[in-house]
Amino acid sequence: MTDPVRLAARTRALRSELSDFEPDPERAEWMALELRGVLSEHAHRYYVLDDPILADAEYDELIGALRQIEDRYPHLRTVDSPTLRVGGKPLPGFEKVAHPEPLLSLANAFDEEGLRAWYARCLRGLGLDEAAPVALVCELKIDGLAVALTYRDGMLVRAATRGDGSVGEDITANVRTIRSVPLRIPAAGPEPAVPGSVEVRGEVYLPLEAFAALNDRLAEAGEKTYANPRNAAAGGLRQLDSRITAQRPLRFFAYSLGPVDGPRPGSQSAALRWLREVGIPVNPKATRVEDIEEAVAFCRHWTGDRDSLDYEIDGVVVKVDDLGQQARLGAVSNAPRWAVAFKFPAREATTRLLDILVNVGRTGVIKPEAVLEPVGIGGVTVSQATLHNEDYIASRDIRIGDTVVVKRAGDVIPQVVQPVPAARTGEERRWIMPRECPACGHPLERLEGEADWYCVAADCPAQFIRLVEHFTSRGAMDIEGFGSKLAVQLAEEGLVQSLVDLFRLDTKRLESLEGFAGKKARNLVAAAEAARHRTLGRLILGLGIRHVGKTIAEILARRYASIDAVAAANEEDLASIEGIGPVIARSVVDWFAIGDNRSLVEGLRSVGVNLHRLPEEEPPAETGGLAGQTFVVTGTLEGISRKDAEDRIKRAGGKVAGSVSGRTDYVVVGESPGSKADRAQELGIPILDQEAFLALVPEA
DNA sequence: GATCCTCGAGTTCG
DNA sequence: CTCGAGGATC
Repeated sequence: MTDPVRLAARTRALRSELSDFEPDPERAEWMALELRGVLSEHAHRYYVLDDPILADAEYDELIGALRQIEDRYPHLRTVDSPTLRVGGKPLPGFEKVAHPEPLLSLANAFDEEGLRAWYARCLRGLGLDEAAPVALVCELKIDGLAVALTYRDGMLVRAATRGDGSVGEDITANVRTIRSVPLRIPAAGPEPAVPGSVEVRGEVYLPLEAFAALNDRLAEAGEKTYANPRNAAAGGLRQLDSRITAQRPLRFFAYSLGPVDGPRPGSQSAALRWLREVGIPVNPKATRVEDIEEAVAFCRHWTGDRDSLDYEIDGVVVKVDDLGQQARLGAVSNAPRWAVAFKFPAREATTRLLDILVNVGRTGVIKPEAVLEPVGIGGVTVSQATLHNEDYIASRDIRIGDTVVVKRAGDVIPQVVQPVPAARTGEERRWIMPRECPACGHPLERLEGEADWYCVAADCPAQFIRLVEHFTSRGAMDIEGFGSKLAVQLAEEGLVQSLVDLFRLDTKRLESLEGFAGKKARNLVAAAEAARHRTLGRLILGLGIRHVGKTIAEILARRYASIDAVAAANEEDLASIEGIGPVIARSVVDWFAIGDNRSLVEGLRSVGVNLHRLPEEEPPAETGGLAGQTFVVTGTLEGISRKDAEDRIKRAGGKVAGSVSGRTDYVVVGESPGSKADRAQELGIPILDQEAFLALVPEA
């Protein structure tokens, strides 16, 4: 298309004309023509090239001007006018349309072996020997909705859903609202010539960002949210009122040509090139490869990298490139033999919700938890998932016995997304939040404005067990060999009734317990022994004071020389410390005001647990070193653990933060960094590699 | 009072 | 990793 400089000049001229535009029929006709031309180029830059030179608001302003002209002089409105994109009147229903050539489905391959087997079948079908290279095209399989667009004499005249492959629905009005779909493709010009009639096939999808925004909006309005972007795109396309469709920023990628009335490109790669040249968006990742090994590598790459995209993909489609070879291979039943869909392992599945249990956290927070019929998702078996809180369950109307959609959010954590109401039998039961603690029977409380219920009993056994787990955990006192099972066992046996008991464990008594054969008892006692000399920060963290995590515990340890000094501090002192406000100050004072907690501290003292600041916790030098500098570490560093790296920064007077922001001074990037490295680049924050970092923070 | 940033707490499976 | 809420800052 034209170069941006000329387009910008044309746009400026147009806008200044518009500012004092008195429409007379002749001027109006010219203006309409000019506006349409300019708008379609801007749309192309924005949606296809992804390189806009006009602000959205200015674009809308131009659209508004064109609409005014067309309203005034309706005869100037054309079928390709961008004003039609914003959506027309509701339709009574969708017309059925027969596809001139059916849209076939694809054979699937679920692993690399399946992909190679498909290739071998192609070679056999073509009468070629095993080692012969057959050029292929690899394309990302966008998880959206297949549609067929018909252009006649360069104009978009019809858009239809895939339907069952032979009959779909006419969604022309809705597809017109998708701005990346050109309403008109160049009819004149040297090459490429546009055939009299051409069908373009592709996928309509919703970008992930737009999906998240849409769901936020729906949730805020108290409406049902969509489980995934595909459903949201389908919901958008199937709106009878295309004005609603217009509010969803749907997008389109073409992937092939259907029937063509005229000359047809001789290969898949040439077809994609042609589509790009006439201004129809084609996924930029599509690549021609020379043999199956390259295709396998492509699939492998995107299996791992699919999250780097702004849209969902559920696999890779591999096609034989050459049209002649395609023709010779032909089709079986309803799938071509010359293409295959390499499917990624699903990250979403449906299963039955067998029951809902509740968990008690260290802080007394009560969390409902889904008991699921085990189901494989993305290579692991999921049988449990959190349901967060009462409102989460109620707002989604999740019932015991429901079939539910489960996915692995952020690639790891299973999440119950929504129920499938259509699968209900009537046997499902609504779940009611218990009013009493499942562990101790104490009535639960939910504070105004909070989402969670709490058990506030001081002696709740479940909370005590979680406290023991927390106290002994790696980040706190780090008593090796102490897991959650052991915490339950020792608490139930009565051996551990207070945190102090952890330091009074007796080898003999432990050995009398089940599962304590061999060295286990002695190891455990030794581990507790070693934990007596942990830092003050670790001890404060281990106590489990509300709002006091790792960072605040370290701040306290740097400010006060001992636990007694912390206990003696008043609210005002505490709140004056940077990073500590009224809420945390209050929480600390309240904790030490409780008699049992003071006894706990005395008990720990009596069994020889360190209660004083250790030399490495001394406040860092105010000047020199890295004083005042904030660091973020991402990726894996060689030969030095993340924790060691952070310790070194702190010892040199620097601060370590968890996420990259405008206040970050340096980002240390190791092997296979995450999104933090990207963000650093975006914000222009200096990046240190391993070498530069180690040079900056010499060994202590 | 609003906005940005940071921290705490809980999250599953092998 | 993600959510919600506390703290700092304007």
